[in-house]
Amino acid sequence: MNDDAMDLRARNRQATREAIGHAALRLAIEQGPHGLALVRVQDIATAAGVSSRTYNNYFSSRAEAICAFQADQSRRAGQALRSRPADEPLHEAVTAAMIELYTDPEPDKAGLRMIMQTPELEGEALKAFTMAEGPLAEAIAARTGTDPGRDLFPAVKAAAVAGAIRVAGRHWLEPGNTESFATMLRSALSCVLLAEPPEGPRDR
Amino acid sequence: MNDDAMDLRARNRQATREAIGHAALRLAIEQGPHGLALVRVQDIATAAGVSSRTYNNYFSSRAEAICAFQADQSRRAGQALRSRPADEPLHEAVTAAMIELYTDPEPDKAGLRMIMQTPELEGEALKAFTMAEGPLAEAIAARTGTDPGRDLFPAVKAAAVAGAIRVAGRHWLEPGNTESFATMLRSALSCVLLAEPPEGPRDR
DNA sequence: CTCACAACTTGCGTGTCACGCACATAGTGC
DNA sequence: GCACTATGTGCGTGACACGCAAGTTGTGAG
Repeated sequence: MNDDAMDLRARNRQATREAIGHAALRLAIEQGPHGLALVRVQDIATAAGVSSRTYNNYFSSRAEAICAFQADQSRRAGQALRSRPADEPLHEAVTAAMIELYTDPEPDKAGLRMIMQTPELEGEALKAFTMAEGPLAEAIAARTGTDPGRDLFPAVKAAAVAGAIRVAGRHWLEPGNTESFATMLRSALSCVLLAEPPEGPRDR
Repeated sequence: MNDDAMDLRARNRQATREAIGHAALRLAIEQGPHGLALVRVQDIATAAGVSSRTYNNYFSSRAEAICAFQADQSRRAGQALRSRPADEPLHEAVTAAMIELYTDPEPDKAGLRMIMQTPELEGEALKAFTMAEGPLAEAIAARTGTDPGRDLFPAVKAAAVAGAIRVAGRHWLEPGNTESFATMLRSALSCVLLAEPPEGPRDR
């Protein structure tokens, strides 16, 4: 994930991926949620400085390119949780990790609005947020000492957390909202994190 | 939702929608997850007894057609919860409602596997399961006396429930699993329903 | 009952798109 | 430096989503 950990090929690849994703999101924002069809693949590729064929080597749909940033961010959820101190209670660790991951820096409202409120992007946006579940589930399993293969708890909790983040984002985008995203996140996560992992034996 | 409540037009429309959706899912299952590209729109339309143009009047992508049944089922989640007795505790009501909705009849494993384990369908599948959230959130808000516009609790809880159902389905599909889907659902939902609403009125 | 209107289906045409293939170029490891 | 592999690019092809207009069927008013 750090540049130092990747060779030149991987760094270039990541750079063009981000360039294409950034160009796609920027052009989409310019056209607004109703003019998404006007954003041609050729435009995105040109704006990113690559050929349209190369664009297709990285993404198989416009939606995927536009949501790439959100997807990349979600992939880091597991690492974010693992970076919390091991003796921190689960709900505090998850809350702190997600706030750090999703509010550093504060999200771009225009971009998030484009992703979350454009019907054509709904599927990809859900995919992007859901990508946090796998890594998160593993990190939660490691922290709680549960077995992800046999116990539903880590995966269910991860899905609940990812869903809470999504709901927090939706409410944060609502007009007339003055709260910071961090506050919304804390509220949403508190609805989901009060249940503790099962202590004794449970059906698996 | 009952046929009696719809006029002829609406009934015909629902019938063709289901015919197209059923044909799409059936053909997709026949080709398997790796041969999805071989299922042509023309084939689906022909199998459903309509023109390919009509197919496009109902669905704007193959994925949407294939996942139509799952989407329709999710839309009924709110109604399922509302049909539970008002004095039942929230977690019992939700569990009973979801088990009734998703295990009557027991889901078709081939169909669910196609929908949940085919990468090209991932976005649509998530959309389909997520469609339960809106109606569910309203029903939960009504039951707990919370305001969906001000309080995050109903939406977060609905997202958590929808996520738990999805995770339960994923585990149910894993090879070597002998449990019934109802059992998986109960386990998954128990991980999510133990948290209580933050403050204010709730049922019971 | 009949007639006008609205909803729906269908065929056709068009602009995009995803992707296979082959070749050129750049990074990597010996 | 020299093969070797990964990646970028141009071209061609088949499929698809959707606008448009004409034909067909359900619906409701007079």
